[in-house]
Amino acid sequence: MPRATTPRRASVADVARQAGVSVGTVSNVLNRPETVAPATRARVEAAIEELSFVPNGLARQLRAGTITTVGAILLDIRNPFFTEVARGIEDRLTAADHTLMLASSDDDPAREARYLRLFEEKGVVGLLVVPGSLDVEPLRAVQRRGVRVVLLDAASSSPDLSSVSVDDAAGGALAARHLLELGYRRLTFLNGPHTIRQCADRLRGIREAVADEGLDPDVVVEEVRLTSLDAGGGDVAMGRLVDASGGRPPEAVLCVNDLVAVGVQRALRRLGGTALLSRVACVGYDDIDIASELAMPLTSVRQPALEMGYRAADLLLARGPGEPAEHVVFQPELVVRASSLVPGRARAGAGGSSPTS
Amino acid sequence: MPRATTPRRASVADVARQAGVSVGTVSNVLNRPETVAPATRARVEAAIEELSFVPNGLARQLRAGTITTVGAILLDIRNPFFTEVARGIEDRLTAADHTLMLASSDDDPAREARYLRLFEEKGVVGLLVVPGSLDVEPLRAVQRRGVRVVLLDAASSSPDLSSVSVDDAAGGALAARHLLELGYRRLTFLNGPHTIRQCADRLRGIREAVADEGLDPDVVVEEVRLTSLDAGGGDVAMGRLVDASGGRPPEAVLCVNDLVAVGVQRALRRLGGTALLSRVACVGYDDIDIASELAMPLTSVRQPALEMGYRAADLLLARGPGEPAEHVVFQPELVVRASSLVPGRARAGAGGSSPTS
DNA sequence: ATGAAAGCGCTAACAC
DNA sequence: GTGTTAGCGCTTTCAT
Repeated sequence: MPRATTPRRASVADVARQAGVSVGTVSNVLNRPETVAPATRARVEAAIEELSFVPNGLARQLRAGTITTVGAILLDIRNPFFTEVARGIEDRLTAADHTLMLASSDDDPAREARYLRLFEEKGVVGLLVVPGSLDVEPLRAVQRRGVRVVLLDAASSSPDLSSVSVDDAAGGALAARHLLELGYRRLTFLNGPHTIRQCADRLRGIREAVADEGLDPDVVVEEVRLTSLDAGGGDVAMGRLVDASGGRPPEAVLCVNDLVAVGVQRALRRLGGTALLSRVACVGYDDIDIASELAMPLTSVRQPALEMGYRAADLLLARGPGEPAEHVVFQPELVVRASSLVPGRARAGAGGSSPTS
Repeated sequence: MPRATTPRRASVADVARQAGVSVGTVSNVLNRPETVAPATRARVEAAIEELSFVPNGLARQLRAGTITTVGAILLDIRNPFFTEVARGIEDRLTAADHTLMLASSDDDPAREARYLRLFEEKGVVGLLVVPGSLDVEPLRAVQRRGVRVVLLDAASSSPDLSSVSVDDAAGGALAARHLLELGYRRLTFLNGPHTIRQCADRLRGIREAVADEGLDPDVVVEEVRLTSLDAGGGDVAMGRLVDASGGRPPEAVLCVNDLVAVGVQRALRRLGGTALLSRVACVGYDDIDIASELAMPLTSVRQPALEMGYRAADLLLARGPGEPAEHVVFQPELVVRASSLVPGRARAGAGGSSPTS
């Protein structure tokens, strides 16, 4: 195991010796240069240069206790939605002269726990996390120890944790209503594990929209649980569905995110060419940048990724240790494109009234 | 400025007091549990639980000097190519029980410098960086101070810095030769700043391929310098080109990455619909996941992103402080799709002989 | 098996 | 203006 012992680096003591001053003076040059006589300051700076001295941030932080680093734990760094969120976070943080360190949990609770601990040990001032598992207890524990925590893309189950999220039930309902209005009476939902709250909520929204229409969700909605929420996962799942259907694949598919939808399209094209692809109505989620650029432009539920990140960082920065938690909820929006509009199908209008939830 | 003073957390001393033992024993429970009598160990563990004590990683590292954190500074976290690289890094690191902290420089030298320093101060064992500016001197300085550095996606200009890269000149040549074989005698290259080595090299490769064909690069190759290397940048640049051309847009376009190519397609479609879009031959770079899924499937130069990240992390972990630098160079590969094959154009075969460089 | 004490590199009083 | 010194939270000899 290639652990490493940091080699000996120059320290304030070395610099002090080299410059013929005391460590206190070196520290002053570093932190309050104006209090040091120009001549000595010059000597110290020369010594710093000479030894290529870089202050040890750990020691400094250990002593001074001031920090400007924020950690973020995202679900999947390869999902453009999350990188867009990260960008929003960075924008806000940079404006406040803080810096962001990123990690990707891949919905693996062990990884999430590891990064949680790592960031806490590294002494971040706060943590932005998109929780994969439902268990927020470790997060509350971290917060109790003085690390500011903001939940991202997850309405906080425990109200003492601040959060920024999108109304996922509304989003699911938006997507379902769209397909129902187009006349579909059987909806296949390619979902993720219900331990991810977004997944559970979107399903709920879908079922509610169906019920609102006077239909029986148990009959109308078929849920398929994927384990990997990316193009590969969508591809495999759709492949199985087509195989199992004896040539009659689902007519209308809802996907828990756009990556999965891309996979669905890939599978359809592979198995039945453009003919098959254009015969199934498909709705994605997130409205990632390239959704409109696809061979089959993707109808999708838009979430304001950038704003979400920005706002989350905002909450984190604004929040003093003892203050009450805040919750920001954005509303999703349906963007209709070709993928849901099968040629020859009646079209009843794309929009929709306001959501139930 | 919402800097923060870390609130008081439980320390080993607190735990020791609570358990009625000495700090040394607490430390032993933490690091060498087997040397502690079961009874006392239980008491200490209870106290840890009680106080919800989390060891301060900074202090630990300060004292012990062992670290398992690696930092990576990428150019653009929104570019799927880089996130794929990051994934490769993580895979390798996780296998070695190390953890990755990510940052995105956005080709801003100031940001790059900031993160460089931040990571060094936080005491990472090593740094993987995709350098934006050409100046590697700061990186060499960091390395001299004992932080292992591996350059990513950039053949090291200074040979004492290990590196993992792809032969970018070869990649540029591959793309150019493809278009030349299709009969184009005017190539427009949407490039980035030459301070990014990849950009300079790809241009060089393109020019060499043109020269090899007995043509004059100065006549054949037109370079357009973008500042933002994403879809937005490509869109704007192509828009300008079409505007300026008086209705005769470039026939053959090379893009410095796939995101730019997506932008190009977007602009073409907006300005002249599918007709215009299918009239210009376009080649991207990176072969990102969705390249094949686009409305106009993208011909692209493939780089083995995942392997690159994996290999880079490998180098970092393997490298002892004093050992000589290593350089790994991957070869790119051309993936031909519809975007470069304008209907009605003669096609001379897609492949190509081995590159010049 | 456990405790006492030194020290990692730095900052912040406080003295001179 | 500059030096001295205590101590941040932890690990690690070295005694006991």
